[in-house]
Amino acid sequence: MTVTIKDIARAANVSTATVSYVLNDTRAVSPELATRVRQAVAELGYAPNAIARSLRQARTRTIGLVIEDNANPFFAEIARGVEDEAFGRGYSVLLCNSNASPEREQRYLDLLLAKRVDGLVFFSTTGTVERLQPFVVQGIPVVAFYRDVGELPIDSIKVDNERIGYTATQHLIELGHRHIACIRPASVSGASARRADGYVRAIAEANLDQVPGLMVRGDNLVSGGQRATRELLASGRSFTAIFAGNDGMAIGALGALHDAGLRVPVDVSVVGVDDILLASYTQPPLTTVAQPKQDAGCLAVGFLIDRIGGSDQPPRSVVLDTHLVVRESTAAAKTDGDTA
Amino acid sequence: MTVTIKDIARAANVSTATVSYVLNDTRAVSPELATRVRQAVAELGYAPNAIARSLRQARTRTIGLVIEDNANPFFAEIARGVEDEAFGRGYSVLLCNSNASPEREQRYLDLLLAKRVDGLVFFSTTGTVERLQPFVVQGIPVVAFYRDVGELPIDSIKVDNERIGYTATQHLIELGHRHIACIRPASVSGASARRADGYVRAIAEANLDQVPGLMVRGDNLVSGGQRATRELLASGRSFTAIFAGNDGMAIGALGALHDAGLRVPVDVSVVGVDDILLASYTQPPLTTVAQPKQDAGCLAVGFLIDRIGGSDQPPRSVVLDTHLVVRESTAAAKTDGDTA
DNA sequence: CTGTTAGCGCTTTCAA
DNA sequence: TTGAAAGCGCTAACAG
Repeated sequence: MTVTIKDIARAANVSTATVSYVLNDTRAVSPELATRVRQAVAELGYAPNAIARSLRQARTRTIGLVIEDNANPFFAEIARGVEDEAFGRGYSVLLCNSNASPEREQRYLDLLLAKRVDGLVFFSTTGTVERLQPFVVQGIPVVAFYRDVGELPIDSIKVDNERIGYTATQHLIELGHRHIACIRPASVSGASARRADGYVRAIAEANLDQVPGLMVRGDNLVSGGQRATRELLASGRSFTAIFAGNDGMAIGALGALHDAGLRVPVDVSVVGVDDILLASYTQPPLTTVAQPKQDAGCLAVGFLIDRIGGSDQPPRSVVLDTHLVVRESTAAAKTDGDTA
Repeated sequence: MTVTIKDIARAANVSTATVSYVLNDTRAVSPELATRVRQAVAELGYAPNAIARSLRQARTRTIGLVIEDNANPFFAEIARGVEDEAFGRGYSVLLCNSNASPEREQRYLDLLLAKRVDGLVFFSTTGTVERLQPFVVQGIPVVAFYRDVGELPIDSIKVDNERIGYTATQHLIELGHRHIACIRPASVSGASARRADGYVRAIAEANLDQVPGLMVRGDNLVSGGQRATRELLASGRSFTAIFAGNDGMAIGALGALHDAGLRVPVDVSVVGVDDILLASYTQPPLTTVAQPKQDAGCLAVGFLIDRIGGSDQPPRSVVLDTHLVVRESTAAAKTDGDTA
């Protein structure tokens, strides 16, 4: 049915070994034979079987990418970086959405192990990285994002979430805001919760009142930011600024504020985190704490391929640069008191 | 090094065949042996090698997804649908961004062919589908999106782009707009260009003036919509509404209009196409012509798996439902004349 | 109910 | 410079 290396060998009247050597340019072959082989390949429309190749070489030139949801702009941009770098280096990527479900995440990990990926870029949804043990055992390189890898000898890429929260809140404080709300992610697990810690520290350092009711939970999505903001508004507590744990929730906040007849930034300032592509196009353009996303994806793949290539240095842990991007959703607090 | 089925067989004191049968539940095995096998599997931490399996079975349980750019929300949502459905049916997906480059697209097609995917979901960037021939020859099912597949016996999923353009424009006309601009995609290739045709037809049927200068080119991105709108504004031509060929460009238009001090929809109405997730959260929420995206992805995978399963019915061509979603970016034209 | 074994398509050692 | 052949890990006849 499908044409194999044997067919080519027969047609070109050479051994299968020679065909392989010609195709992969892995041993000197006389021009005549090479020509005959290439001709046969063209005539028969031969397409090499990467599966057989992988079995033999014990290497698939495929990496796994486990994220929460590729439709989330944040992950989408990271995925883009991963795919791009992988492609450039001759690897393809298996897209795995864990959908924030530990079971689904586990099923994907098992799958990737079975499919013998050469490496793994991993965003944990459980918060733990223990399930990576089998990869370590098999010697499959892993780069873990945003997680403490503990004893596990794997590379990791992180951001300083506490610092992010602090930076964002500090920015608002410098603008003169004294009543700052915080929409924090619902998940209690490490990573994003620490953004709220940074918020708390900034508030404390500025000797502002810690108003418990001003810290509400979102769910990382636009709708969650919207809901949380309505809650805040309904609570009757006054505030002139909102720090949202990510851009999605910040965009939701923008919408809810607008619906409530409040102007951003005149009445309320809003700052987000991530700097997703859309942040510059919201109304008004969103002030946010940017973190590299596509670059982070590239970096991860670079790490992976280093190790696939045999690099045996000790585990690296990179902390990504983050910086405040001031756009138009934040402004000086009005001096005549709170509006909301 | 890595533990294979042989190791399990030895440890459980059975044949490799029995191990295989137990693991795949593909032949009755006595409880005792089955238990011994499972125990050995657990003890040795055996992970089946899907590569070997694929080679033997000539089936990879992997499908290829070729799109332009997974960071584009439109494609992201489709990819989500594809991944989700595939996962649910036991398939994994190789993510391939053609990056709108014909060369890159071709390289990915070759790769997918070599990696022996069981099926392919394909968004062509070249506009042609001829390069799918090898898949057809190999009997690998393909679902082509938004393209005329000509003689090729493959399934296709489309939308009526002319109708989309007509619907959007008609909506504006019904609101009393008489001077309607159109931001059309830069690509001349079939698909999206037809949206402009629908615009032209609606204008013609309403006996409105066809003003050449009111049709400008964007590039499908937010920045393109922004640029195009500025152009429109700078041209000095009057218009009270904009039909943008997709939501990205519509969002760009929203931004540019705001920057110019124009209010949407009071001064200018804007309508987009696609209904990406963010469309409901723009300021104001965007009126748009929706097309199913995640569902389209599911559908495509369904088609694929039908054929992988051996279904041999004639090629199907589905036209997706599209419908106008009226939000707040469109309103009745002011009767006192044009603003812009 | 169980085992033996051929062979999927390729790469690569070994020998010529 | 070339070829023969082993074997990657698994499945599925086939035989018992």
